[in-house]
Amino acid sequence: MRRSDSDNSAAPADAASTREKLLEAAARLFLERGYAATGVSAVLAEAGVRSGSMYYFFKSKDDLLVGVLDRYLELLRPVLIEPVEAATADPIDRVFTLLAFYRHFLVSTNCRLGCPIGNLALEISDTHEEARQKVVQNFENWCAVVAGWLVDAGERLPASCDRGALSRYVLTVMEGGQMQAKAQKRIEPYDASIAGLRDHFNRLEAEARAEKERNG
Amino acid sequence: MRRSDSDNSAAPADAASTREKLLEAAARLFLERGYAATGVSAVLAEAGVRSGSMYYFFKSKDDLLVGVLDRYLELLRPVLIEPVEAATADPIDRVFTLLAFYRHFLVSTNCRLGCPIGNLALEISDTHEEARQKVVQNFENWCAVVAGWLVDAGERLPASCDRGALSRYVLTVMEGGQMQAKAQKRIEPYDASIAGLRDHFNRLEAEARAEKERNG
DNA sequence: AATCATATTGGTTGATCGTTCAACAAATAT
DNA sequence: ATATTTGTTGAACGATCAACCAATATGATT
Repeated sequence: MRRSDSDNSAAPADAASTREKLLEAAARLFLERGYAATGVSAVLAEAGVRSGSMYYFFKSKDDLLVGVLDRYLELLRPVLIEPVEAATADPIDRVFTLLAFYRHFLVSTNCRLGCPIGNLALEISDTHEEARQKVVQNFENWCAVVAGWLVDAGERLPASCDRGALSRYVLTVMEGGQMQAKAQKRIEPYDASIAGLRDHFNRLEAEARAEKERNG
Repeated sequence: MRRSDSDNSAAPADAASTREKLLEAAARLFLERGYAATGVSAVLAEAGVRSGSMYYFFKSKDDLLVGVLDRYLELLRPVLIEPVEAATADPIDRVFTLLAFYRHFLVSTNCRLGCPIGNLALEISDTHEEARQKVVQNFENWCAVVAGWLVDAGERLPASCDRGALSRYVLTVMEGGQMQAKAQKRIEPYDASIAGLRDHFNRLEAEARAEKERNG
C-alpha cells in the first residue's frame, strides 16, 4: 500500500501533495468566491489540511495567492495552448479555437466562472503588488502565444498589422466578453463578442488578400 | 448658520445627507478596494457616520452595495452621457468621446481605478444575485445609449450591421481594455484596445460607403 | 405643550478573520 | 541507534467582521 492512500498520518512524504492540494483548493475558491471573500479556513477545509501546514508552505494568504498565480503560469501551455495546437493547425483558427475553449469553460459552469486571471486582475491589482505582477506575466505569456500564431499567419493578415497589438486586442475581447457573460449568466454576450472579433479578422484577411492581388 | 454647517447633533434634517455620504463613501471604497475587502467600519469612518445610522438606512452591507449600484444607474446620464453629447455632436464620434472619458478617468487615477461596474461585475455576480441584476441593468442602460448613437449613424454603418450587438461589442472592448490597463498600471493597453475598435469602425464605415456607391 | 415619526448615538454581540506556536511524528542521514 | 530535517497538528491569539439595539435627540404635527 502506497503512503498516499488514505494515510492521514504526519508523513513528510505527502509534502508535495499537501502543497498542491492547497494550491488547487485556493485556485478553485478564489475563482468561485474571489480572493478577499475566501477565508483561509475555507481553503483549509477544501484541501483537508490544517492551518499549521499551510503556513509551513506559504508564509501568508497573500503568498498563497502568488502561488496560485504561479501555478496558472505553469498550466498555461500544458492545459490550454498544447490542446489548442493539437486540435487546430491553421494559425488563425487556433486563435478562435482558444476562444472556444474559454467558451466551453464558461458554458460548463453555467457562466458562473470566467477567466481566473481576469477576475483576480480587477480584484487585487490595486492592493497586492506582487500578485499584480504575476497577473501581468500571465497576460503577457498568453498574448505571446497568440502573437506567435498571428505571426505564423504571415501574409494572410495585412503587412501593416502589428501582431503583438492584435494579440492584446484578442485578450481584450475575450476578457470583456467573459465579463458580460458572467454578469448576465448567459453565453450570448461572449458569443457576440467573439463574433465581433471574427468580423474584424475577416476584414483584415480580406484586406490582406486585396493587398496581395495588387502587388502581384 | 445653516444646520448642515459643522453640526454634529442628531438632526433628522441631515437625513438625505447621511444616506448620500454613505453611498458616496461606499462607492469610493468598493471601487478602490473591492466589495469584500471593504469593511463596514471603513465606510463609516470615510462617511463620518456611526454604525447605527447606516443600519437605519441600509439593512445590511449587501443592501448598501445595491444602493451604490442604484446610484450608478442614476448617475449614468447626468455624469457621463450628457457631457459626452454636449461635447460631441457626431453620433459615431460620441462613442469614442465616451471611451475617451473612461480614458481620462483611468489616467487621472494612474490607472489604479477602472470601470466601477466592471469591477463589481466580476466580484459579486456569482454570489450576490440582487446586486448582479443591478450590474446587468447598468450594462444594459449603457449599451442602450451607445446603440442609440449607432442608430443615429444611419447609413454610415452597413445596413446589415446590428447596432445593439455593436454597442455590446463596444462595451466589451472598453471593459477588456480597462482591465489590462489596471493590471499593467499603464494606459497603453487601453489605448491599443480603443485603437483596435477604431480600426474596426473604420472598416465598417468604408463598407457602408462602398455599399452606398453600389446602390447609387 | 404634548405627541409622534425620523434620525443618531455608541457600546456590544458572537462569529470569523489571518496568523502563531509548542509539541509531535515520520523519513532521512549519520 | 541517534540526530536531523521535513512536515503535521490543533488549540489559541488579538483583531476585525457585520450586525444589533436601547437610549436619546430633533423637527414636524397637533
